[in-house]
Amino acid sequence: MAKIKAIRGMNDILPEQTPVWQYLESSVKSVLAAYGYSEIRMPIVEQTDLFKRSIGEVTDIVEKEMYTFEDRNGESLTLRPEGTASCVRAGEEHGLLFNQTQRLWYQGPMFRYEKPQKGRYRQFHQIGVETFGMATADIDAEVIMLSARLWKQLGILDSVTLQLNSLGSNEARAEYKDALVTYLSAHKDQLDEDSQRRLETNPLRILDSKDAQTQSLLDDAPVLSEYLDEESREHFADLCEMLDQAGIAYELNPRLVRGLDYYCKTVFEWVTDKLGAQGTVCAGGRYDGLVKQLGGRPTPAVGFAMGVERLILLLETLDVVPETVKQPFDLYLAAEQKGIQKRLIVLADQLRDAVPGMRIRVHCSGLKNISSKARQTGATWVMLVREENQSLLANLWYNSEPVFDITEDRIVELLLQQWQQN
RNA sequence: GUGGGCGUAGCUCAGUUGGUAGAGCUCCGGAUUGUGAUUCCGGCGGUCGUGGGUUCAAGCCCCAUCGUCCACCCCA
Repeated sequence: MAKIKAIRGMNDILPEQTPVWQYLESSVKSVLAAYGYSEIRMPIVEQTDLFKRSIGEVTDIVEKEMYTFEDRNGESLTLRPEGTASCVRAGEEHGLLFNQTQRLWYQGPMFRYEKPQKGRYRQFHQIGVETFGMATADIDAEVIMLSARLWKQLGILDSVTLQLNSLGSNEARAEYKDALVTYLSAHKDQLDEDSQRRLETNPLRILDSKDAQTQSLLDDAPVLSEYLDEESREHFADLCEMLDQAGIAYELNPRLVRGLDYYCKTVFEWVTDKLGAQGTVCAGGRYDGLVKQLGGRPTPAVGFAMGVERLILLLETLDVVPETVKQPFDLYLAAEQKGIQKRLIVLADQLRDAVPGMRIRVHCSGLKNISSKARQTGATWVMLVREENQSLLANLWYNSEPVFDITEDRIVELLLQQWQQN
């Protein structure tokens, strides 16, 4: 019989990996707490129309990457491919967006039917930040500063660069889009195959094509910044000024655009060159039109999402995960002989009472090479216990300095003393 | 969806011009040892991804298929 395996592109996160995930998650939470953001949790499944109306009907995500199915009532449902649409839906549905400001964040799995490769999976995880009700550039600056603070705390700030651009108002962007299409259509034969297709579907994406000839053609193309409306221009200047004053370095990238339709004005990406092709580790921008587009009142909004798998890859590539993160317990308590498992498991529980906070793992079987096993786990203390004349005797190692023949009545006392000294 | 690399023990990999499988680590057992580390001996463990084909004979050659990795594409 064939073994059942995990779905392609959907990965188990194994015990060896989970401490790194927890480390990243707790770092993110502490930074978000410092900015007063609140967590929101949304369902993983939504009505298909939510994503069609928000992400854009003609984007690749909606056209060929969504996990869409009918439930038993015949209603079309979709596994969320991103979090912003759900967040807006939830906020709107519960009156969180009406005449007030919100600073929200969420985390969880997202699903896209793509061909897996490094840093790209069919089930992947994002931590997203969304703000609502704030129209001025200070909130754009805040979420970027927040992300920069996180990179600094994680020790990866030197390995990521901030790319920045403004798409202008929806009207300005549409005007520019027409101008770009007009220009490129005249030179259609010089475009690469993919960009010719994008001319019909998503012209702005041609701007970040990797094809050299296409890029040189773009050198003479209309420039987005010249089409910006006055308000967007000021908004962007304000943002740059605040980032300058906060000491956050950025690169202006006039060809930076987003794959999702709902962005306007500010767009940004944190990019690294350490991860190969999937170098965008965090991306977002302003989406003032989305709330209205989904049936709410016009509400300004700014948000971004980070790719958890990519950040973890980066942390590991740079080797900046603190050693202490991978230390699952403090005391490795092992039997030196067979037959004392019962006494050992009770002793361990007494220790947990006496030394609160000490993380203790008991090892009752497989008595060979216990010490090396304990060392591999990174435990601070190793205690081997044996029975002589009905009472327990223990040997204790702490940073390789052994104490031999500890009598039963002294075991708890000695460990408590060691624990407090440490 | 397109292109390329790779699938041999739990892990990392050898395997010659085709002749019915090997090492290291891990695991288990033993010897030694007041660290039980080190060292030494032994053992468990594989339909060679799967299914066809060529051949007297396939881990090796051919076809298909699945998985995986990388790039395109897409995007966090």
